[in-house]
Amino acid sequence: MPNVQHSDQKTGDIAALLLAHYDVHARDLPWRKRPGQGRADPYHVWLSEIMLQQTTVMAVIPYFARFTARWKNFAELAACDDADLMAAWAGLGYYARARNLLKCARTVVAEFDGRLPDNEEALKKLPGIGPYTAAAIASIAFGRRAVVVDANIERVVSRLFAISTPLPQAKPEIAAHMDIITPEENSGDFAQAMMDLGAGICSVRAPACVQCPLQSVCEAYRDGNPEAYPVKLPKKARPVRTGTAFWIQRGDDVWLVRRKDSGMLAAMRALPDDGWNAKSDGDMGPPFPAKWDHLSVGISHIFSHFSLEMQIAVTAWPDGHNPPLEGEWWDVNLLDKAGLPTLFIKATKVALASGER
DNA sequence: AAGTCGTGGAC
DNA sequence: TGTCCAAGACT
Repeated sequence: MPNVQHSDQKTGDIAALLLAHYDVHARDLPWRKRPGQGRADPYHVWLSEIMLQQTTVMAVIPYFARFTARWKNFAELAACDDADLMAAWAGLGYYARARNLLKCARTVVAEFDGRLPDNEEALKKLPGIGPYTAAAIASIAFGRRAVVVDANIERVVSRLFAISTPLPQAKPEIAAHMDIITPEENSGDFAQAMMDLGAGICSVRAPACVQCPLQSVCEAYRDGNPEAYPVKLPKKARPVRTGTAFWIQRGDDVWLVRRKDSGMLAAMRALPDDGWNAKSDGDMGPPFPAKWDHLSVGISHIFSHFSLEMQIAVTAWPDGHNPPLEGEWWDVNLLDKAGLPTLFIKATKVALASGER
C-alpha cells in the first residue's frame, strides 16, 4: 500500500461524523440487522453481498426475498436442485454468481458444518467471494475489523482526499486511505455507512453536498469540484454483433436448450442460436434444416461488453416428434417459469406476438 | 492482467 | 437517443 498521511484530527473525525449520521439515516434493508438487534444473520449477509455485486439494491430486494423464503439457510440452499437455483436467479444477471453461490453453500455445509468461516482470509477462499465480499462479510456479519472497498467507497474516498490518480490505477491508494479512516470498532457499520453515503448523497452526478455529514472534511467539496472524482480512464467502445435465435413450436410447446457450462449465460435455459458471441456474429445457420420463417422484427440487447441485434427464425414442428437437438419442450404459457435470461424473454415475446397474427 | 461476465435505472 | 453506472469475481 502507498504511504498515506493524514492529519489525525481529520481521520478521526470522519468515522465519528459518519457513524453519527448513520445512526439516524441508515437505510432499512432486508438483510440488515434491525435496530436494537445484534448482528445480522451471516447467511443473509453473504446472500445479499453476492447478489449486490455490480447490482443495485432495487434489483436485489425481490430476489433476496424469494431466495430467503425458499432457502432459509446454507443447508437448504446446498440441497437445492441446480436447475431450480439457476431459474430463480434468472433476470438478475452475471450468472456465474449463481453457480458460485451453490458451490459456496455446498462447501460451507461439507467443510464448515453449515456455518461461514468468520475471518477474511478463509472467506476469500470460497467460490464467489473476492476481496470486497470477504471484507464486507467479516466486518458486517462477524464484527471483525476489515477494510471494505466497493465502487461507492472508491467514489467517496476519492472525493474526501481529492485523489487525482485515475481508476483502476488508484485502487491501492484508495484502499490505503480507507484503511486509515476505518475505525477499530464497528468497521462493518462504517462500511455500510460509506456505501449508503455513496448510494445517496455522494452520488455520481450532482452530489448533495449540502446534506453531507462529511462536508467539513471533504477536499473535493473544499475545492468546489466533487463531480471531478473519481478520475477514470476512458473506456473501450462496445462492438455491435448480430445473430439469430430459433423458435421451434409444436402446439403450445417450444423447444428450449441448456447453454454450455462456461462462457456467456452459462448453464442457463435458452432458445437455440446460431453461435453469436462477443467476438463474432452468428452464422445465420439454423440448427437443422426446416421451413424457417425469419421474422421481420428482432430484438436489441446490451451486454456489458457488446451489443446484440438478434433476429428470430420460427418453424412449426409436427406432433409426436422431437427436433434433432438436445433440449426439452416447454409450455409457452409457463415460459415465466423457465428461467430464461432477459434477451430470450424479449425474443419469446416477439415470437409469440408474431404467432397471434 | 486485461478481458469476460447482465441488467435496468437515470439522465 | 446513447452513455454511464451499480455492495466485483474470475481467468
